[in-house]
Amino acid sequence: MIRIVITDDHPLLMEGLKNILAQQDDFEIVNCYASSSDLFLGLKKDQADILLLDINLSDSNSLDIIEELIHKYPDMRIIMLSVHNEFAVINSALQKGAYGYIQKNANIEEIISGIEFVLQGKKFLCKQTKSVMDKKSQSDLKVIPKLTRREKEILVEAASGLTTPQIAEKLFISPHTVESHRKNLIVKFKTSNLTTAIKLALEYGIIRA
Amino acid sequence: MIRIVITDDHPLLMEGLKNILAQQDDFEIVNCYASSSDLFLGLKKDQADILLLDINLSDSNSLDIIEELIHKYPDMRIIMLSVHNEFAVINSALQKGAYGYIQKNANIEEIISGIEFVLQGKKFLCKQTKSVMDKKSQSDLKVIPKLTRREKEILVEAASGLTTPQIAEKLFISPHTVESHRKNLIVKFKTSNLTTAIKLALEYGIIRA
DNA sequence: TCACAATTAGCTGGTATCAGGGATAAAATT
DNA sequence: AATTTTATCCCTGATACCAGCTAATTGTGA
Repeated sequence: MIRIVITDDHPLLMEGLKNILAQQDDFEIVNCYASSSDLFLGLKKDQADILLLDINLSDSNSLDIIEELIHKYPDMRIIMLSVHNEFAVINSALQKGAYGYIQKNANIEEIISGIEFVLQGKKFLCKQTKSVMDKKSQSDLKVIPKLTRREKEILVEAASGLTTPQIAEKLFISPHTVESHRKNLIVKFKTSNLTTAIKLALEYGIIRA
Repeated sequence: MIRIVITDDHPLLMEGLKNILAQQDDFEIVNCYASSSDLFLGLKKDQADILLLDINLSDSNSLDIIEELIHKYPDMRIIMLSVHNEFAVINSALQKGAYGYIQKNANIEEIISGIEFVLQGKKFLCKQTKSVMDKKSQSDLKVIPKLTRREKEILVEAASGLTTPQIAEKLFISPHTVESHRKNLIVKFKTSNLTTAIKLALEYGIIRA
């Protein structure tokens, strides 16, 4: 029996997944969690062969916990579930060690065959994800940039519509400092203005709307 | 029997919905569609009492087809399904005649009780949606602004990172004209800069990322 | 403790954006 | 046919943003 664990905070989708996977004789759904904290707790008791992991948990950015999961449970293979489909996100997930990437609007057959692929040690991408990876140069970003604490703060404030002087006032720092972070953000996102960087950060789930 | 039609382009979620609703004795799932065009075709043959309608169909903006649906099938009550939860979106849907608004990460019980509410002629909002409506002043926007063709074009180009002169060159118009549209957009979105307007438009599904 | 990263702050100069007006011709609606 | 909407263009002045540097403190990990 293939032990499967699902982590997603959408009950409806979870229900769909459970029903579909339960129809496969060799699949056993060990547990379902709605948050990363529950996932970590649960894994201590019941390990799994396959983890279906929502990339947009309200709990935490799933990209950040992939490495930790693999380190703790090296035999468990992770398949990411996502509504979005951005080159940098997919690439980051795979680089961090995920075995598969499936968009949530994928066909049912695709999901099952995806799990089987991954069990055989092959990496799997669903159809839509594949086409994104093929187009590739959509974005110049190969990997999601790593932001510092302060940079993320400035990005969030800027995304909420504040100007440089307003951000400076709010964070009790000089406008020049805000400008410095701003410039670093533009460089890290390889854009020519912060607006585009904000849009990317939203797409990539680095900041929330 | 209550006749239910589902329109959503996420097979997994559809599967979940079908399974949950099929467990109710008095519910009958007449048909499921993945696009608005299929929905319109299907309704010609089989009418329904309840329509569960995804707000983000790849096909079209569902907000725009609510009125048409109600006009053609005045007895059918529409419940919107959405991943997002913005005051202006919810309000717009309700004003256009939707009877319910349920977030896709809602509990299973909520969805069933939502349908029952709506059948009794009551409007229904899921828990998360309700809290958004209560907070209200999150955004000053009560309704999603109606944009002209040109305004939408300028917004899309600006969202892709182009500056005013670049947009002007691309669309073969004067930078002054672009500025005018820009100002109108800022007014319509009740923001102080276009960046925030772009963010709102992305959230509201007016433009795509 | 010794690099190295992160945070802070400053400078110049050029460009874009925003607020505030006003104006005209072509479509679309009524 | 008359009115409204849409799209086009222009102006000024203030402010914000971006590119390109430099550089002094904090921390923090090796």
